[in-house]
Amino acid sequence: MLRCSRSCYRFHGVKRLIGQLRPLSQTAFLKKPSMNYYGLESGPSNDDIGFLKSSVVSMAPGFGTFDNAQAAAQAGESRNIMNLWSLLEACLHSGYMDRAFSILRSLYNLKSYRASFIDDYNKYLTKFAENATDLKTVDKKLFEDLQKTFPAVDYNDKTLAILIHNAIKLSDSKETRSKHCETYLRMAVSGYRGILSNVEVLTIQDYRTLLHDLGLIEVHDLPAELGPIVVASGVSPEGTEEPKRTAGGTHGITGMAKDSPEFAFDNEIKTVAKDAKELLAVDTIGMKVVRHTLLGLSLTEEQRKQVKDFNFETASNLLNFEEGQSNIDFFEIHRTLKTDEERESFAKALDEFNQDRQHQLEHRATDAAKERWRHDFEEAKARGDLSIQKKLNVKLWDWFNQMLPLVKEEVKRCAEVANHSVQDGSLSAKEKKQNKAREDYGPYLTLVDPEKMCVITILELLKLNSTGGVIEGMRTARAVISVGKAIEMEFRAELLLKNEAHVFKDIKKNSHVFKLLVQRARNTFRSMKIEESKILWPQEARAKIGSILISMLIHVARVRVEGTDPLTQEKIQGEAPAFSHGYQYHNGSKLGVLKIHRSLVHQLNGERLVAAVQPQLLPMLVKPRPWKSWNSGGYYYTQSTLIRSKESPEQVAYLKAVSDAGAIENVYRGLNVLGETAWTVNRKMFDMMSHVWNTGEPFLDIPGNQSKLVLTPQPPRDADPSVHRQWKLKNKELANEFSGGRSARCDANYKLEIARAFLGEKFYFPHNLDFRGRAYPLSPHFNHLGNDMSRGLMIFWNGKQLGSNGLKWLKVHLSNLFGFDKAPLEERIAFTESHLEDIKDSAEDPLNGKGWWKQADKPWQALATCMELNAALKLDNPCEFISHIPVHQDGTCNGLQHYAALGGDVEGAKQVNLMPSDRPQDVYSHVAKLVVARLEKAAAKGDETAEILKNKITRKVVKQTVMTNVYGVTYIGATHQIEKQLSTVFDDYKHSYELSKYLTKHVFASVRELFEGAHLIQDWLGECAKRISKSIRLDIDEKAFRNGNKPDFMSSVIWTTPLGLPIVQPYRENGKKQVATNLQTVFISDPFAVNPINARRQKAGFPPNFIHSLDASHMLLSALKCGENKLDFAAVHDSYWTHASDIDTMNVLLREQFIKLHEVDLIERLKNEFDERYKNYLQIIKIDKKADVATKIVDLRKELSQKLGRQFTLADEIYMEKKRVQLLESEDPVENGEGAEMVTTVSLLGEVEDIALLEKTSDASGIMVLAPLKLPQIPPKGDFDVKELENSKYFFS
Amino acid sequence: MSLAVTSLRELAQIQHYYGFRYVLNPSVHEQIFDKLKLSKTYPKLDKLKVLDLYPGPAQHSAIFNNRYRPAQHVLMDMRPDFVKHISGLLEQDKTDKPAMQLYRHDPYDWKSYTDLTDADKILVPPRKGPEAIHDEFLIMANLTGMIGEGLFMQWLACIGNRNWLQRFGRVKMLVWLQECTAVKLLAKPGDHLRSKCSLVTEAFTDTKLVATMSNKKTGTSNFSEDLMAEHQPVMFSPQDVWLPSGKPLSLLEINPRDHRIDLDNFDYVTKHLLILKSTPLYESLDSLGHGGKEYFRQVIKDQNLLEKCPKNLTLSDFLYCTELFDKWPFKPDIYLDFIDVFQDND
DNA sequence: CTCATACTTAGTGATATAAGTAATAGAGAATTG
DNA sequence: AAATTCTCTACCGACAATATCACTAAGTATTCA
Repeated sequence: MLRCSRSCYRFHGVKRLIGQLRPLSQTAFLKKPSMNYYGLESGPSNDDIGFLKSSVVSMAPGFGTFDNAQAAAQAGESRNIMNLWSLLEACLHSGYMDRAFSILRSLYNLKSYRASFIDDYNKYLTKFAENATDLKTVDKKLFEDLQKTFPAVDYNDKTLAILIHNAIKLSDSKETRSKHCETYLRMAVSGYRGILSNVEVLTIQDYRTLLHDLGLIEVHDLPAELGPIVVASGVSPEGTEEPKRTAGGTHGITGMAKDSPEFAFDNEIKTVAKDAKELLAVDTIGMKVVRHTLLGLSLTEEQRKQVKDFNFETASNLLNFEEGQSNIDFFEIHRTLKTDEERESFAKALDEFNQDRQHQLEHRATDAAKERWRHDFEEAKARGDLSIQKKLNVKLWDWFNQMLPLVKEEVKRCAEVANHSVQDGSLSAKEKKQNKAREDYGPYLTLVDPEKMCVITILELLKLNSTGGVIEGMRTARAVISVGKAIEMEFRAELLLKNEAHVFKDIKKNSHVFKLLVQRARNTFRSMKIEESKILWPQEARAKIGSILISMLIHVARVRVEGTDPLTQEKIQGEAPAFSHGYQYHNGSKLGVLKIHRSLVHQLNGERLVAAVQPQLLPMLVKPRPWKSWNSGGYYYTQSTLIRSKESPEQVAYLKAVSDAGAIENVYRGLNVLGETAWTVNRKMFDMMSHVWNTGEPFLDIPGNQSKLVLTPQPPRDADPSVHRQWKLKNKELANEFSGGRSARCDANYKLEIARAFLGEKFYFPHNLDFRGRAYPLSPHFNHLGNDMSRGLMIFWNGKQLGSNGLKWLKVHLSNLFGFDKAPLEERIAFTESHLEDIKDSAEDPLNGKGWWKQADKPWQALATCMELNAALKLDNPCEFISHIPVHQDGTCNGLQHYAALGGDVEGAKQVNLMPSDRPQDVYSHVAKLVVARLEKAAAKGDETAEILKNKITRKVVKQTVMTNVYGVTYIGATHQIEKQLSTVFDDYKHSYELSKYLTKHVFASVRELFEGAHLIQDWLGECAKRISKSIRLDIDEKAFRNGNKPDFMSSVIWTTPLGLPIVQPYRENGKKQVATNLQTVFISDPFAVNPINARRQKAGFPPNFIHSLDASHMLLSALKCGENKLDFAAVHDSYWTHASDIDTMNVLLREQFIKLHEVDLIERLKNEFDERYKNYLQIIKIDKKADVATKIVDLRKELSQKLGRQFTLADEIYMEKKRVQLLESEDPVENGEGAEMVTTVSLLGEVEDIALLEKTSDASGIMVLAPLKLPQIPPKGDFDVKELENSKYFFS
Repeated sequence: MSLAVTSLRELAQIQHYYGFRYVLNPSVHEQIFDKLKLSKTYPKLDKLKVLDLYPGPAQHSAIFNNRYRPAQHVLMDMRPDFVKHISGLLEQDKTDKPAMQLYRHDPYDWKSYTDLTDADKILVPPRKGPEAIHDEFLIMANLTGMIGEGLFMQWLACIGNRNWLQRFGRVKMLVWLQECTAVKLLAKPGDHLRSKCSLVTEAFTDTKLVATMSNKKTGTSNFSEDLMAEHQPVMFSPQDVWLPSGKPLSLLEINPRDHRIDLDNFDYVTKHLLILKSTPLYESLDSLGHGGKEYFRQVIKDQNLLEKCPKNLTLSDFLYCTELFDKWPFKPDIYLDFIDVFQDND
């Protein structure tokens, strides 16, 4: 096929070449890291698990929308652009084309974003074309826009795709269609594929037209995933065949090859499903197949009945939220199936079923809630029971119905304001103001169906009851933002669904296999779509729409209340708003509060919290979407990011850069392994807990059901002020306890409710990372990171035969859960074996028996393990038992393990089990021993304090301090910790505090002695962080100098983990501002603002964060390897879980990975990275006034000051130095020479051999000068060789 | 023999002032005492007991003592530098019956007072009825330091409660405060600084501005013209104040009133209404609790009152609202009006 | 018709709020004259 | 440039002050030469 180069075609005078639009590829801006950076590593090698590739990428400034080097300068613009983007998106979806266009103009004026402008314009064009009725309008519009309004911008392939789609849609004849399409195709910037890859623009029908009707493209031009679907329609346009089944149909889909499917295409469905409804409809055919498959399995009669009775075709059977109602127990089926073959086909059918349910779950949640309300209402109405004490759901339905018209009205008003169809003149000042505000929030409010907004608002507020320390209510700020966020989430999900509907609108999946194919294509598409969206609503917009909705709810929601007549003291019935906005004071600051009326709170306490569980963030019924990029992975319709960013655009920018460069694949892989671990609820445990719960009595960590908060009586008026104070304190304490208990009970309630919903289900936890790379499940409340109760409720879906080692490990596990975990394995096994009777008793009669399990450190998990063990031991051969319990292996003081490996401390390494030993070492006891030794020595010298303390030192006294030492606990903090321990022995606070101060010094010294190398490294890390966060970039913004000669420091500590994850410490001064909303102003931080560094936190945080980034890497590496070895793997940071039978394998793998991690000199590598990243940065140091350089610098400053005719500021100095460096780095030899000639205060200092010699400590008077940033030398390392770890069985145990 | 009045030179040697400032110009003090006409309140000076809190350099103490020769004059302070200074001062007084005595306790601590009057019985004021200002007991204090404002607010509450030293009767207090605090306390309806403490001051006390510092540049004060005209305070210059740097200060004369105000409800109503101090009552009343707007609109017949903003309300307006609030059948629980921002658990 | 000026408005910064400094005390940063 | 005072006190997950007024900059209307 002939393809014209695009330059030979003139499109309505748009003549610029794409080459001019993008004069340089992104990479051309990248500063190549200097040779020695590579040199040290001898170039990227195959051994690189991520670090090298990633660090090289993130080292180069100039990537992404957030340029490290220009952070300060662009901060304002960066924020601006985000707001504009989100507003543009909102306006387009709301159909405010004029406003959208004016936003485009603003965007166009932000030069630094010019490159991505066309994407924004395309969005606009898409919408414009949608509304156009003929081809010419669109062509003309495009021409005018690109020619006149935005002359510096050229179209791209997506623009062309839009035009093609439009041409196909609007052309009246085949000729025009063909002519236009051909023209557009020829204009392609990067070939046909470039245009055709825009699946979000072109529909399947479009592809078919291009391919079959017009014959303009070839099959290989199509995006890979769509190929088969598009082609299929050509092969058998009329085909509506049912897929073939293997004989007997018992094996469902297994007989079919996915690559050569027989497709069905429904030509009858021509109408475009405008909204997403169609996609949401339950896939009847698919469900039939699932049902068929299930019934084909060898089920028990009961199971068979369950499946038969189960209505696969209604969405109402999503999850089992109702008590008493029973879903199919899939786990039971899975467990009892006999053959692998059956299990496999069951797994497939279940997965297919769950694909649909997951989809529904993420989407239908709000509707489902509403339907429940309505259902209860109708039911009550039918019974004629709409009496005074309404059921909660009836009430909610009532509020919903009252709120809806208000919201609709408001949406209408917003639309009017946006369309300028309001006459200002006749309005009062207040209304004018309100309309002004509508301009701000209007675009956002019109995006989501008002019904949904109402439901969301109600649910959110109920969910937030008793949060934020408010006794009956919540913080307003939290409420408005939560509602806003929830609306945004809904919008995103709908948007995704709509787009999907657009692409697949022509397809009716009446064939099962075809459906699978579409499902696959759809998943790919979804990933692409999510990756594309970079826009988030500004916090401000969230708060605003949240407040609007909430104020409407406040307006309508009323409850029956009871009061007391002040005169007669009689009870009076009345009605009052359910919510009330007010304020409370805390330490003299006002806090906005949304109170919930007590009568409603009481009602809520009695309810099960079904309604409020956030449906978007439940565990998933299918494997999470694998992580593919920084914002694509996890749930299917709910966007989540790889990193839980702390409103730090810097973090995101670095992450994006390495993500786009494909440098963190191993991170994704590791996370995906975590996500692929299938879980189910331990039904026996659930029944137990549920029973305990329903009694309402406190039990272990489940608090009891407290009904009322009883305060102490007020002391007489004239009692001493101190008495009044005590009274107030006492009441606060009572209230605190009360609300703490309630929220704990509430939390437990959530857990149980979610567990109930997932009884018998197979589920997964999507994970993401905190900013240091540690992994967390996305779903709150119920996950394996939760408390003992959560963990006790969960088991692996897959079972594995124990084997003899597995049995042993199970015993060890139980021992560990009891806290008996410091002895050799044999002793732990013996411990368990000595309690076999107790175990049996606990397992068989947990509540009424002896209750041995309750004595465990982690009673719920212990009970679960007892049950497992008991069941296993009942078998003739316990080793054949199929076990589902996750067995834990915990690092012994994992932070110190990494520190010891880094510092090479031999004795330290031994104490944290990095070296083989026949007994596990206990570092806390060892430190205690060291402390005692010190005390004895001191006591021998006559130190009385030491004498008092020397036989009071136990493991417990030092434990917390040793542990927190890794986190950089301060002397004061440690003193408090130790005092807490000593206070049990010494009554007098003053005395015990004195002793603690003394003891703390010795504990610190002992830890330091044991981990000498590690501490030097800790210090070194701290010092580096301090210098970096007090360093100055050459191209620093002048605004940073607003307070005289002292700049705002802007550089955060940034490093790359071994897996390549770039880590940016987010600690900056908080830049919160007040934002006006409908209810009150809220104090929120602008997520795009770049504030000065908080040097203190940077420094304090770096050592622990660095270590955590290492343990996170270790975990992900181990996960990866376990995944490769087909182990089910889960982890809680430094506690790794797998099946009992796989523990041995896992232990080997995790030790290998630790060794691999530490074989490289990580500290040296870190220093190199720092040196490279902070090259040319300056720091302010104090040097001796009398030194030669000092005089020279002073003279130079004087000279320049005279030249300038004003004070020569630090900013000037930096500017000069920047010039010099620029000249030196220039390619032009002349400029180069100029640079070499140039004399600046910094260059003067450069002539000195060793600056450190001149540095002055505080005592002598000196002068402040700029010097190149220099990090301290790496401290010497001890002799420990990490290879010794290989055979250390107690490393993790 | 009269007590020596400390010179500025000596005081310059004291290092730490913790944000406290003292007028160190004898003539200013003389003017102040002239204006106060204390002998009217305390006709029997030989029975007068004086408690001098945070006396610091104690210049005013010496002047006061020389002038009135009270029966007892106790200085309470615990700041090391001042204790040293005062001890030195008292040592010069070689008479058998010392004119002043130092009580080394922290005036911030409630316990110091119970110790003073009950445990140690150093100074035991007689109990007097509510009919008149206590005529044998006077409290003087300097609360110009950082903790001063907070402490004073608590003392005000004590006047309302009739506890602390105010349980002995309506005890007059002469208190040095930062000027900005004094301004707030004396703010009238309409003043944008009108706040709960203005109302409390108005409700529980009859307070007069006795002296205030003149502005460095303008020579005038930060109090309103009206207020200056009403109180005619003694003006002193910034140079009369030690340390030389810091915020301006004023002296207030506080005369407790006899009152029968419903304290807790008054506290709740004022606290909440004054948050939205520029929002008309018909709106701001809603923040008092569920359905506040409806209730109050119903029971307040005076439309004018509803139109007013809290900052413009008079004390009696507030008392009226308090009364209505108390009669509200569905009023919220005023004893649950707090929040635990960080309910820490470990 | 343009320019200048008064007037409006949006945005920013400062200050007050409540009222035991939670039990404690020392280092290091920030402010200030 | 030195001295006093202010802040923070173990990491992460984590979860948040607000009303009002004075003042400034920018925009708008008005009016006048």
